[in-house]
Amino acid sequence: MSRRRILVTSALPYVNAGIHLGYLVEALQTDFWLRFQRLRGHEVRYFCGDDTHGTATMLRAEREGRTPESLLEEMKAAHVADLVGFGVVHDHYGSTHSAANEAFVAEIWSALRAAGCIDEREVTQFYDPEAGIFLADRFVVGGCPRCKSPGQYGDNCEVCGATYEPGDLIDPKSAISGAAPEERSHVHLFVRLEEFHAFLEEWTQAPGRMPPETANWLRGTFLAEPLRDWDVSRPAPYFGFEIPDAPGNYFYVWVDAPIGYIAATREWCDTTGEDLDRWWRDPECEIHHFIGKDIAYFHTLFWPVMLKAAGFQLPKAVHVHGFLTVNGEKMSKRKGTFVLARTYLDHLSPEYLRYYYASKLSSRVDDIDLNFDEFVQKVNADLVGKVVNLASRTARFVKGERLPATYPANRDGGLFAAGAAAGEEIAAAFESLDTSKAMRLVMGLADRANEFVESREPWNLKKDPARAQELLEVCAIALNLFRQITVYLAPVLPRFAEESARLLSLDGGTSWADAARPVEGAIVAKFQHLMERVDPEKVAAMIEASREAAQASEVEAAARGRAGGSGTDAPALAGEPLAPECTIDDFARVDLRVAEILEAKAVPKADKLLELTLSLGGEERRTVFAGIKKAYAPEDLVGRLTVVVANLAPRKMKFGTSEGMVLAAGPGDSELFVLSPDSGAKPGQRIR
RNA sequence: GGCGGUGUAGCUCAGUCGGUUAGAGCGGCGGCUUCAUAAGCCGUAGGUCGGCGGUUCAAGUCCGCCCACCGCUACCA
Repeated sequence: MSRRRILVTSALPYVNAGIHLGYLVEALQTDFWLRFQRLRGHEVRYFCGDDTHGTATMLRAEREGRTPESLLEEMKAAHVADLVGFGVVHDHYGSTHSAANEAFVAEIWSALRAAGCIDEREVTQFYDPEAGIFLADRFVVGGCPRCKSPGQYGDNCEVCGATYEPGDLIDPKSAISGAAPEERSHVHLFVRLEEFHAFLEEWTQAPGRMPPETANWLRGTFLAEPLRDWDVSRPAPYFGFEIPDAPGNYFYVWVDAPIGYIAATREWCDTTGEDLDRWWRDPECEIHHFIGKDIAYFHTLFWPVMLKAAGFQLPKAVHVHGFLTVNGEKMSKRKGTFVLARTYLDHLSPEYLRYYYASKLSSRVDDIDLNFDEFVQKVNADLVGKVVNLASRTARFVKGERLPATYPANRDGGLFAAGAAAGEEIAAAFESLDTSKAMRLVMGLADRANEFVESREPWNLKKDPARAQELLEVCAIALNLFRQITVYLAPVLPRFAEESARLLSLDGGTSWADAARPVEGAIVAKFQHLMERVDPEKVAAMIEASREAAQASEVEAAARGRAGGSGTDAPALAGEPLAPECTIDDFARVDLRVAEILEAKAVPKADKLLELTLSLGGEERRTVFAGIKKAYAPEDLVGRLTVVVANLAPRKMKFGTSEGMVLAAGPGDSELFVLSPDSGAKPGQRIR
């Protein structure tokens, strides 16, 4: 096979968040693949960097009373350290907030201008007169126009799932200052994507370009109708790059984020003397992006359009992975399953997670689950019990001795040759990102090697000095099979592979082809522990530490006057600000009553609604629809006391009229917590 | 409701162009071994391949319908 030239990227981590186990799915999948390609002898370069721009960065820097730049520098250092801690090493890790990036953004922008596909149009948006900035939907909060739940974002309601415009909110407030926003219009710039429709159709549907799930999704959604214009500008103030020919306007983050891939390459070229065009303007170079399914749309529609317009090489493949769940559910800060990379490293070896992810990942876009019980069991059984043990149980018999000058291939039952032959199948699995298959194949080799040791009983040979030669051969075979396995595992477990090589007095420089060449005449070093077993207590300690960290950050957020978000990717301003001050008279207008839940039943055609029959004492009954179906089973609610807004105007809904509102806290979905009075309260009593 | 995806042994998953008795790993159970990081080896577990119907000499594997779950989207509060 000829030597391929491959440029690899992982999605740019957002500067305002720490690296966590979810992002590591991507970073490690990328790392497995590129290390594999390097072992195969290809020329591979890996670029990434921080995604820095946007309102959130600007606001956080303001809040912390520092420049965005110092914030960026600190976060980048932390990100790089975390990734390096997991063995993920980039050729260059840049930032979207760089001169190089600004230059490429300008270049691509002028190409889009030249192509004549930029439009200008007025956009009316909420504006915070106190903070002096336009508010994205996420920065406007207010009452949901449909279910009246307070504190909802400007684009959709987390309680009832309604979608609407920020202007529809009841009593909208800026999430930044709490001020009442006003509507203002401003010119925005748009890219007319529809002109690229045919190109995108052809490009996205090309075989191997992206997983079939993703290609089908695009074909069935965006590409099925005319593409909408893409709003690429944001009015000042905005932390980002000013649009050169439209002063006062800034590029939307998703314009400059992917361009950061090119900018990182540029900076690398500047330090190494490499030629950028050899990587970004050469059809011989393969560009591979690794991304999560949530950002497939940016990488498969806008990104290729920008590249095409500016004459850059288009990606050969966009590799899409699913999300990470932990113990079968969405990562939860409250449960301690939202684990930062740093927290993991404080407790456990990165190799465990590398192997576990490798054993779970395939080329599918499926979500993968990190089940900690399975994690412990799998790592210990496969890596320690099967692989490490293979060396551990044989090396000591021949410590300090020299392996035969010729590998005794006629005495290994064809195992080494079979292992070498399996190399291409394993390689194909790595190539197609099917590392779970690769790991399965490798473990099969380890099984056969252990059977071999079992059948030859080197421990008995050891007892008979006359059979020393036979013992040496048996061990030479076992150690060579071990060596073969470590080569195949090297993309996933590079440190382990390197340390294993030392057992046979080999220095680094492993290549895939080494798996087909037996080691002959080498001195066997003293066996040293290559890997500790996973201690379940350390896993528990890590989860506990994550839970505590999450609580600490919530306290911190509360101290800033905001409740901490509990979502896995809550933006910095996830919480809602305190509502404006009210008087006791204002409060008295809301008549809160203790209510007993007499009946509760699921509304069949609604995802989120339960129909509750409440008693307010005596014969007073109320029917209330509550959006808590995902959090409560109806039977668990019957007989409970709760708190209801008793004088809320009745609301006609598709399924009936709701005559009140049951109070609950939490972000929504399954994370909802209905209020209960202390024991002793009676239905109908007023809450004041 | 629409679109996409998924549904194979307790768990995690393989099953290539449809072809003979449906597989692996882990767990469980029984036995062996004791060199090895309480590791290893052997045996075993019998799952309506989500359901129904169709095409075919032959379907887990193709087609249709249905069900469940996940995602996106819509609608309804």
